[in-house]
Amino acid sequence: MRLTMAGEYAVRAILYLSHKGQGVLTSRKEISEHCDVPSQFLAKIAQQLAKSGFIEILQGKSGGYILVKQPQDISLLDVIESVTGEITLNQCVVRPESCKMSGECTVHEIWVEARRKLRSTLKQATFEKLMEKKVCTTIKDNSDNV
Amino acid sequence: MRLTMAGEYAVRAILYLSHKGQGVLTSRKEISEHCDVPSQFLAKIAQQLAKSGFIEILQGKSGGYILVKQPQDISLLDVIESVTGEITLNQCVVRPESCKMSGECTVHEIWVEARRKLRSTLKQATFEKLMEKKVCTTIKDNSDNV
DNA sequence: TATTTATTAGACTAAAAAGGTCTTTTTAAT
DNA sequence: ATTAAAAAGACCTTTTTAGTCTAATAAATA
Ligand code: SF4
Ligand code: SF4
Repeated sequence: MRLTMAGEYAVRAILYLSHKGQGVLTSRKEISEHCDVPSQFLAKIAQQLAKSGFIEILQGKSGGYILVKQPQDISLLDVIESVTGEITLNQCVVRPESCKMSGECTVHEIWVEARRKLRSTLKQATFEKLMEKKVCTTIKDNSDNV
Repeated sequence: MRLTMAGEYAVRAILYLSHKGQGVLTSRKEISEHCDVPSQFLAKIAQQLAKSGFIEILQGKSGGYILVKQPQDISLLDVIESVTGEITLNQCVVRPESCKMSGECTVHEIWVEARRKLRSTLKQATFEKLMEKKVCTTIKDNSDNV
């Protein structure tokens, strides 16, 4: 029961872009190096983030990524579910028809509630709040970092 | 981010045994059929449940499983983590050394908190509480069930 | 305009995890 | 001794994860 690397990397990238500010162009290479994310893998993840409308991708020489939403309008939940799919905890929560007991199952109800709480916690964590401390801007040891 | 089938099956089995009551011997076949769990797979899961001290396994003809703990002393969390390992949500939560930012990462703190809440919810759900409705005793349509 | 450098899109791959099954051995009731 | 149930562990298939590679495209610049 854990987040995938793709999800973790997506969060790092969006947080890095949040620090840069909305509308600022940042190269994939820069994000990749500072956030310790494999560059090509980031390219795949970025495509999904673009589809979901978090970033815009600029092609060509001196291309890169631009945050299009405001950090306060993006939550941890949004980013994670964008790349890993909905957090379900148990399949019967989103597909009650997958288990014939779901209608009268107390365990089912626990899962529904646990999922609601978890998603709520992650939904309340906006990237504006997450920026309070500097994070992922110096994942690599850049002692000469400005 | 979801429970494995092994985890789900373990919960069904323990709940079934809870309905039978502590100390009552039940064959693997019976649990397997009523809870819709592959019999051989249940055998593997049961071994782990026995190691963790939830059940006792009786071998030989007319062998089976016996719940050794009281339902009120077993939580959903206990059973799930017994077969799937600790719920971590993000690896940095249990292994802060896996990411050098963990010490000053706001995202890390969200994960720690989210995990604490999730585990708490599952810890509070004891099998005594879960027995309130009849569950998993009739997963298969046994209209002639006593 | 040609070159260079950046990204895209999708095929491809290796490794791990999930979800079981099969076989042999052991155990205990009859 | 026979029979039926579980143990233990090897084995297997499929899915997911975590990427990489390559060809095509796009844009800045020499
Ligand atoms: S038994 Fe209950 S918790 Fe398990 S899959 Fe069915 S409805 Fe969900
Ligand atoms: S960046 Fe933060 S949340 Fe992500 S792995 Fe590191 S400490 Fe954990």
